[in-house]
Amino acid sequence: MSIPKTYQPNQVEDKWYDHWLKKEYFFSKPDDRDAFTIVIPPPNVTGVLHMGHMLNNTLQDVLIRKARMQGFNACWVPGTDHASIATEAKVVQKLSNEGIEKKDITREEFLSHAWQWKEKHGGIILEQLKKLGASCDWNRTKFTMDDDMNESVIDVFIDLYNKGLIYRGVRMVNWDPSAQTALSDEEVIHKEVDSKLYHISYDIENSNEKITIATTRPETILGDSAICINPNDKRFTHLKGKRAIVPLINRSIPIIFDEYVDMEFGTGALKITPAHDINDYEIGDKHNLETIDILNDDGTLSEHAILYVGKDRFEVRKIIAQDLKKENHLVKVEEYKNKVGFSERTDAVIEPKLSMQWFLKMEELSKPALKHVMNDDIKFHPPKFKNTYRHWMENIKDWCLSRQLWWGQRIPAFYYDGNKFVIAKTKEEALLLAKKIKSDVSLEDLRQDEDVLDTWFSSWLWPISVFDGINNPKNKEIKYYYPTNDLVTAPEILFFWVARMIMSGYEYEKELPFKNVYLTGIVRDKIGRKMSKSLGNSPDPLQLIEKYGADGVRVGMLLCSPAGNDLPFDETLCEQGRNFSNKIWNAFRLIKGWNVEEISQEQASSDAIIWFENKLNLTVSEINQSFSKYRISEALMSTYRLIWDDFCSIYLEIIKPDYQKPIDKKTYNQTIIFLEDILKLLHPFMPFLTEEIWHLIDNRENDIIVASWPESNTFNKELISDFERTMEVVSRIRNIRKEKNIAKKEAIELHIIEHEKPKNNHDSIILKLGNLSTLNYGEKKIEQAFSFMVKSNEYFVPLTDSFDKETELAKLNKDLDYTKGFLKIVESKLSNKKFVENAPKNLVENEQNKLKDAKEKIRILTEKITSLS
RNA sequence: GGGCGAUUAACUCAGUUGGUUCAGAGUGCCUCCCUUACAAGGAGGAAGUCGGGGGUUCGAGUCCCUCAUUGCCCA
Repeated sequence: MSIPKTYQPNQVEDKWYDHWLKKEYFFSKPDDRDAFTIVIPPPNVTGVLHMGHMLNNTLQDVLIRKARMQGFNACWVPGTDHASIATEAKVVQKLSNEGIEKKDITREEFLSHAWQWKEKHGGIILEQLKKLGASCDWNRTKFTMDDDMNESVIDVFIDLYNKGLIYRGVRMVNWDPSAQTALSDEEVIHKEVDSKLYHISYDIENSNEKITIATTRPETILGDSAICINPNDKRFTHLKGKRAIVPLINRSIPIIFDEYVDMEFGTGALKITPAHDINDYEIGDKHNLETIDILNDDGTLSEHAILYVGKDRFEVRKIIAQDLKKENHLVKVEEYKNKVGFSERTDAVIEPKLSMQWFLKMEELSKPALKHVMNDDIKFHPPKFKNTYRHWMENIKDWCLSRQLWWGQRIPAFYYDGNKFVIAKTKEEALLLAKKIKSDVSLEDLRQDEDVLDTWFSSWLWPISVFDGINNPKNKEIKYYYPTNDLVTAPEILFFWVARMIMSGYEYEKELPFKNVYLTGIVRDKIGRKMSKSLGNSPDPLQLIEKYGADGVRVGMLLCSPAGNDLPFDETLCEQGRNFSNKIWNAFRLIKGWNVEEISQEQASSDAIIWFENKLNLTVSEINQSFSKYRISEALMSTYRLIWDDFCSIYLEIIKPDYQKPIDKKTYNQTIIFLEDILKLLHPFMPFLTEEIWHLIDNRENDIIVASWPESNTFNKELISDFERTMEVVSRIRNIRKEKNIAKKEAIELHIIEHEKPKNNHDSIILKLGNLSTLNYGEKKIEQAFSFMVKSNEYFVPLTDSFDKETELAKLNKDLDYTKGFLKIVESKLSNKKFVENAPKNLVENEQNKLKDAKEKIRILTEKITSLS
């Protein structure tokens, strides 16, 4: 059989993925085993796979594959969310390109376009995940607007309303005039911008005096309903009870006093515009001021502004400045830096706006969600995010649920008689409810709320609703799969999503939704920028997979991404992953190429087997520990080093027969067992490669994807450390070869004076790896030999021709100096009474051993030097 | 402005309750080698005042204070 020299991922990946699908390994249904569940953070239907998804889903796949091998009933539920704002924006754009404006079509027509769009694009990202190897149970694929999911959302809304937790109210919301919808605080991005601070003077009524205020938004003076002054500000005390006149429109407004005003800022006088500033709104509320909303939903000025009606807010800002100047009300204009909110989705400047919205009371819901994270019932990895989480939960505000959009679950509120309403699942049910209040209401009188619910109001139910736990509480599936085990997501949505899932979990299942939350970092480019489509700095994941193989990319992503830390992505990481694939591939090629015969086993092979077995067991326990702490990159690194260093560089080099010589059956069989074990350990990280080699080892029916995870058996620590010593000897011999230019093929002699005998002797390995002709123990120092020490044992390589006394002496002296310095430190430690008295016993003992060893070493070195010179 | 982190080799990061030769790993870099599994490889090597300063302690990368730089969240 001819095996290619390098691993060819593109030829095997699809084959195995199809095979796994065919064998239904990803498929899960409740049975006697324990469940291990992960629900995917549903990607946005508008999205295509980006590097963040790659990282996030690789992690989930690693966790679920390991659980599957450990014998759990592994269930990874995939799906997408409907992303109201983003999707609606895309559909509006698409229609607009086709010459159709949203305002010209009906809601039903629009939704039919949106669904068409979803059918066409919504599945792309899930197909891409398959290329990565994601072992999701595709039969369970969910979409947040599936019928049963919709029903869950609506039922929950109704339930929370009936519990008195949902209310309708006028609030200052973040208004996106471009999308024409309210946004949550989290969807607003504050950026520092260069603006201008306009100083505007108002006449005082019945007086020649003026009062000057400063504002960055001069157009809003048209909505002013007061001027506010700090009562402690002596400059203005005489204005108590007076009124000011708003310039240009000559409206009379009161001058009020409130300690809220910062005397240092601007002029010390603050204009109050309750309809257009959140702080002003609160003051307005407190002082019973009039609220004048001067803006239309699209950001143009309304009739209430009196002037500039129909013109855009930014245009008006320019014009009004000129007009104020003309009328001598503009005192001065300063350059000024301030923070302005922008819409995350449309980048429009957010307008604080009063509007009627639906809210969910958060105070009670948030309490268990805070408690169970702080007490580690739900563990965050890394735990540093608990702080941020607590801070947010302790300052939580009510959740604005409504969005002025069409794409999403329509709010089940039905109005009659103007603003009276009932909450019901259908119009018919609403009619029954309404009739109880007003008997002559008819179906035609009922008008459903135009708005839809925030997308997060769907996704906060995700771990429950994917198992139909809302519509059918206590059904078999929810009972079996819930609570889920791990959630892997980004810290950016810790509040948006994670916190709210925890709330809904306790509200509807009386239990946590997941036990562990693994927070990934943000994938950044080399210069630290977040990867994004708009910057064009993200590589195409599918091209990466094409180039390095899915396994290579998976390893590349994981190697340098400890939990919670950003990952500055570099393609060389994938290259490292690919090289690793190749390394294993070639180890397999080597083994597969051997002729196996019934010959006796060499001592070196037998020693190597004993050592590797111990080392393997040690590493398995390390890997398991890393996994249990969610240190995935650490688990991968342990696996990587086990395979590359221990298995390939050491173990295989020891047992490798000479060229064209056969290997003994015993060693070969054991080597295959080892290879299979390390492939299993590697499978969660590199599923395709391991499955391919697994089947090339042996033509078999069973697959590695469902093989059992290697057990971590006991291991002999001393044997492992004695072996390390052996390898140090080997390395010193190699060093001498290198320094003296002695070819590896040329056999050399080694003499040993053993002052300290290790329990586990690995001379056979030193012989083989060092390519020694003889290995002699003795008591006498060898003259004219290169020498070195490992611990207190002396080693000599006699080489008369190239031996240079001076160089050798210099080396010995250097070693001696170092050891003397080391001894001094140890001695000073031990002569310190306080140390000897206070430090733990074993530590002091250790220092004493160090002292003894150092003294011995100095003795030997001195002897050597004298004998040489 | 408020809160929470971070700062360890050229890069990305480990480093557990302060204590074994604790200053580490991977990558990169340098030297030598196309040797018969793998040059996508092998053998070897150099590299850090643990951000600065102070303190506690017998002992500090680890604890405390302070300054600097930087990131995130909130206003």
